[in-house]
Order: sequence, then C-alpha cells, then structure tokens
Amino acid sequence: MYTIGQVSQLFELPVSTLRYYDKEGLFPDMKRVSGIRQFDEKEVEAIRVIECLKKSGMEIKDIKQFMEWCAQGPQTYPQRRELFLKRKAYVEAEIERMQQVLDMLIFKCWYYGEAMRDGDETRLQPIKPEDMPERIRQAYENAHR
Amino acid sequence: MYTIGQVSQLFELPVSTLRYYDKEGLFPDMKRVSGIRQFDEKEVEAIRVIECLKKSGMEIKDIKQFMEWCAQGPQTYPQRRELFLKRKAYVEAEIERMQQVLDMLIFKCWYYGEAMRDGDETRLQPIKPEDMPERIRQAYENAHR
DNA sequence: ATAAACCCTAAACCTAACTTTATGTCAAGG
DNA sequence: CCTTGACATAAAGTTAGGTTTAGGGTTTAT
Repeated sequence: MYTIGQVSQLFELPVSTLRYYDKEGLFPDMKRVSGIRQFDEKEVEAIRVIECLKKSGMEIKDIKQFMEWCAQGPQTYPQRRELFLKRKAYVEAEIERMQQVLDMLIFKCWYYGEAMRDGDETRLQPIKPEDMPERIRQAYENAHR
Repeated sequence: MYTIGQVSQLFELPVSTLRYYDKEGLFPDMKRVSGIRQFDEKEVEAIRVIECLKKSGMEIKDIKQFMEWCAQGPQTYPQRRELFLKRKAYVEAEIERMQQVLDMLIFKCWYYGEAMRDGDETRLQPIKPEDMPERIRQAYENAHR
C-alpha cells in the first residue's frame, strides 16, 4: 500500500495530477483511511493503464469509462476488449502518419543540406524526384502521398 | 493566387484557422489587395510545411520562428536545417514510443480475448511471459521495458 | 437595388488537462 | 508548545490552439 506521495515519486507524476485523476473518477473504488488515499496494487496497475491509454490518444473521460468497466467485473470483458481493439487501430494509423511526417523531415534535412552547399535554392526549387538520391526520393514520395 | 475560402477548401482547414495562423505570424509577408488576403504559391507551400511541423509536435510560436527564417533568405539555411534535424530526432523517438504503446495494446487485446474464453482472470492474473504465445510475449516484453 | 455570398477585425469564448492558491487537519520531532 | 511536513478540499488560474460572435465592407446574380 502506498500514500499519494510515494506513488507520485514512483511514477514521477505530480501529486496534484494524481488527485486530479481521482477527482475525475479514474480510481473508482480506492480506499481511504480517515480521509487519506490508500493507493493499492489495483490503483498502481490502473496508473500504468492510464499512462498507456493516454499515450494512445485517449481522453480522461473515456479512460474513466474503462475504469468503471473494470470495477464491474467479468461481464464487461467484451467492452474492454472492443476498446483496446479500437485504440490499437488508432495507434497503427498514428504510426503510419508519423512515418510520413518523418519522411518529409528526412527530405527537408537533405534539402537544406544541399541548399547550404549551393548557397541558394535555384537548383533545388525545380528539382524532380528522379534527380534526387534514391533514399531521399523514397522519403519524398512517401511524404507526398 | 487563392482567396482564403479557396485555400480553406483546398486544405480542408476552417477559414478561421487560416486567419488565426496569419494573426500568429505564420505568413510573414502575405500580400493583400484592399484588405483581402492573397494566398500565393509561397503561402500554399507554407501551409504544407505548417501541417508537417504541427504533426511533428511543434508549437505555433516555433513554426513562426521558422517562417521568419524563410523570409530572411539563404543566410538562415543552417538554422532551418538544424530545426528539421531536431524534429526528425523527436519524431523518431515518438514512433518508438508509439510502437511500445501498440505492443501494450496488442497484449491487452489478447488478454481480454483469453479472459472472455475463461470467464474470469484467475488463470491470467498470475501469468508469466513464458506461458504466453510467442507473438504476445514479444509485445508484452517490449511494452514493459 | 437588394439579397446572397464573400471578405474583414477585434474580442470574447471554449476545451482539456492540469496547476496553483487558499485554507485546514493531523502526527512526529525538538 | 510549536513548527515542519504530509495529507486533504474547493475553487480559481493557466495554456495552446483554436472557434464564435458582433459588427462592417464589397461583389455578384437576379
């Protein structure tokens, strides 16, 4: 069992954030002893899940819904699985999107490297993909799909 | 040359957003004719770059800095390249982070699939990585690094 | 010539996810 | 006893990135 201060250190999360999560209903049945929060193994695991779902782009109010399902027991397994499937699809799309952004950045790094050598962009401005090095052309074409 | 409404349609961005970007200084020397904005090829390319930099996690005020460098000409090529190198490193880290989140989600999907078959979590709760299917174990271990 | 469909600005408003502030309780140590 | 430190609450404040509103001007089709 942990106090809020211990959990704060454990996860490097401000105490105020943990209290905020609690206020938002992210720990549906956390115990208290004379008003003081008791972070149990259950709550610690909840925080791990919260971190994951947050990184997957989910909002607090939807994470709350998930936590409520957890508190309701086995009858909500299907909903919980459904949720994770949706997050999975979302994150897969997000990674693909980020890969395209990365390709644009790779192209731009090359572009400004060349611009520095040339001193201006007169050669670069009208450049065609077929005049770029192989690696750069691939990045360029993926970025512009 | 485009009006704000045409650019809005072209990029599927609200007119209000384009005006907001302008107010934030993202089009440093956009022309106007009797008060009306003239989106030129330069501004259209700027919007493409804005979209990319935004997706790479950059804030508006830093994008503004970049746009000012662009308006200053060839002497700022090194700064611009530096910026893109930094964004590239950031996005690479971001993709790795997302891959870990994805692995956690893959694990959770499997977990709840099993929980549904079992009807409870008594078998799952104390499960060790070596008792998981290969694909799941890999995801689990990457997610928990 | 008048209504619709554009364009403009300034300023107020919005939302999520926190953070800060003001106030108070309680236990332990010097 | 009294100060320090950890806990608590409620409510106000913050930030980014817009959006909405209120008030006007201009152009175009009927």
